[in-house]
Amino acid sequence: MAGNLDATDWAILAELQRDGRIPLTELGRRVSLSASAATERVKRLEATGVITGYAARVDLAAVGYAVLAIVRLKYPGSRHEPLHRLLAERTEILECVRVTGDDCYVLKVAATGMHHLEEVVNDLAEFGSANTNIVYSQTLPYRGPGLR
Amino acid sequence: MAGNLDATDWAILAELQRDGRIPLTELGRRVSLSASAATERVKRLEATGVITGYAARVDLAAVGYAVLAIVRLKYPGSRHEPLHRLLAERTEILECVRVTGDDCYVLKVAATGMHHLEEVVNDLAEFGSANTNIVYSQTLPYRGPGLR
DNA sequence: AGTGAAAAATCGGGCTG
DNA sequence: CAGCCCGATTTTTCACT
Repeated sequence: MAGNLDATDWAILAELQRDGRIPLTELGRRVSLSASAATERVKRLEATGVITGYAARVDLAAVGYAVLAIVRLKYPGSRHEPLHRLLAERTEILECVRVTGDDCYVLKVAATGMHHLEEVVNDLAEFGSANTNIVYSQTLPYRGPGLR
Repeated sequence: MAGNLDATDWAILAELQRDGRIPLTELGRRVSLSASAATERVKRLEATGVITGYAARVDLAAVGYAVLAIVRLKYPGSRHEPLHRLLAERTEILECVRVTGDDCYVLKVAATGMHHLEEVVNDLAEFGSANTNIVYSQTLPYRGPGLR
C-alpha cells in the first residue's frame, strides 16, 4: 500500500480510469514518458495494489436491466452467512456495502422490471426490513478517485 | 439499444468485465472464437452502446481515501444546477444518483479522514438535510451485470 | 476465418541524477 | 541505486480478402 504517489502516477491513474485499454505507448505519450517507463509505473501501481484490475463498463439498460434500485437493509442479529449466500446466487445484486447506522447494508440492485425487482427485494426482506428506492437517473455515474 | 445478446456475447462481457485489458486473441480463445470474430463482436458491443468504455479499478484506501461514506440528501425544490456545480468541483464525490422517495439523491463520498468527510458533508448540507452512513466494508464490491 | 503489414508489448542493456 | 530511455524480438491489432 504505497501512499506515495507523485503527479505522474496520478496522471497515469486518471488516463487509465478514463480509458483502461489505451496502449501503454499512448499512455506514455500522454503523461510525457517513454513506453517502457510508463509500463514500469503501471506495473508498480498494479503490484502495490493501487490498480486492482481493469473492467469493461457495461450499460445496464442495454443488456436488459431497465430498473436500478438502491435497497437499504436493516439486518438484526449477526448471522451474515445467509446474506453472503444470497449475494452469490443473485447476480442482480451489483454491489453491497456494510454501513454504520440504522441500516446495516446498502445494496445496488439491477432488475429487468418492477416484477423482477419485487422478487429480489422479497429475497432480501427475508433477512430484515428492506427499504427500496428506485433510481431515476445516474446524475453522476461512478468515477474513480482524482477524476473531474 | 440492442437487447438481443446471445450466450457468446454474455461470455465476452463477463471476460471483459473481469479483465478489461486481455488481448482480443486471448478473449477469442476463452469464448471459443477466432481472433477476428471476437474482435467483430466486441466492436459491435461497443458500437451499440452495450460496452460504454473501459476503466482501471483503483483501490481507494491505497490512494489515500481511508473513509468511504454513503450520503442521502433530501433536496427541497427543483434547482439542481448548484448541486451539479458541486459535483464538478468536489472530486471526492464518486457517484450520485437521483432516486424516488424522501431522499432525492444518494451519493458515494470518498474522504481522507473524518475531518475531510465533514467538510464535504457540510458542502452538501447547504442544499438540504444530509444523512451520512460510513462504510465499514465493501461486502460485495461493484460487479457488472451477469457476473458471479 | 485466414493473411500480411503496422503497431504495441516485452525484455535486455546502458545512461543520468 | 532508482528511474528513465533506447533498440531488438515477440505478440497483437487492423484492414483486406
